[in-house]
Formats: sequence, C-alpha cells, structure tokens
Amino acid sequence: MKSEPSVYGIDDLRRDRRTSWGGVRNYQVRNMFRDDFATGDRAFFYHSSCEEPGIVGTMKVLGKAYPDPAQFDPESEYFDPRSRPESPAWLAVDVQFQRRYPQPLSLDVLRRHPALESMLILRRGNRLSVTPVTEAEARVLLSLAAGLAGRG
DNA sequence: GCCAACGTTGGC
DNA sequence: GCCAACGTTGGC
Repeated sequence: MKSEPSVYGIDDLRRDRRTSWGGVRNYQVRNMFRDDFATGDRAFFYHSSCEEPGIVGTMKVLGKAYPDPAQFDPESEYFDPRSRPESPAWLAVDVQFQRRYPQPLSLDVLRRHPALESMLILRRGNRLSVTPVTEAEARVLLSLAAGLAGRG
C-alpha cells in the first residue's frame, strides 16, 4: 500500500497506531478493498514520491472495507458529488501499525531482486496505490527486511 | 463503443 | 521540472 510520506508516512502511522486508509479514487483499488481485503491480512507500507522510495514497514488490516466517509463530505478534497450513501462509490480500510524498518527496502534493491521481477508495484507505469503481493514475494520481502535489521 | 485529449502519478 | 505511462472523460 503506497503513500507519499509528505502526506502520510510510516512515522505518522506509528504515531497513530492505526488509521483509516481512504481517499483512494481508483476503481481497481476499490475492488481490491471490497473483494480481496480480509481482517488480519498483512500489508507492506510503501513510500512514493520521496527521497528514497521503497518499502518502509508493515501493517495489519483490521477489518473489512467500508464506505469512505470523505466521499460524502463537501469540505473534503476527496468529496465525490456523484456518490450516494445508498450506493457508495469508494471504500476505505482500517490498518494498524505493525513494524517500521530501520531503513527502507529501497526501490533499487527491489528492482534488482529476480524473485520480485513481476511485482505489480515495480511495473513501469503502474498507477495503483494498492497492489497485490504473492505469498512467495512476501517471503522474499520479509527476509530482505530481516536482513536490514542486522545492519542497524 | 471508440478514441483523442486531458489530468495524474511517480521516478528520475 | 521533465516525461512516460496510465486511467478517465467526453464528443461523436
């Protein structure tokens, strides 16, 4: 799950302990929230548009997706006048802070790893702020992350 | 339903 | 700031 640290980063999540991951206005992501997210799922936190893009930690999904309240709030930048409460267009999920890596798993490192070659988030032109990670990819990422800790 | 124009994203 | 790449929009 991708976010710009200048907007909301891993340190913000660590401080808040948990947050509503909303404001996503993309139908593919909406569908993933709706169909693929389950309580207890784990997710990687990715920093984009920053000095060192990469995976900076992990979090846990706290429950099923629910209507993103911001879509009904005219004051919100995520307001969607076409959305109706009886058929909400956009969803959000609650996530809980789990871990912050001592240093980011940099985009460079991720790109160099053959086992991560087909990860969607690394694909050129990827537009999705939430992308699936396979079991095998997750294992590789977690072991790379474990390696980071040692270098402290 | 097509498709060009447009806006946004994100790495560099 | 640039630019490639994509999703969305809207005219037809």
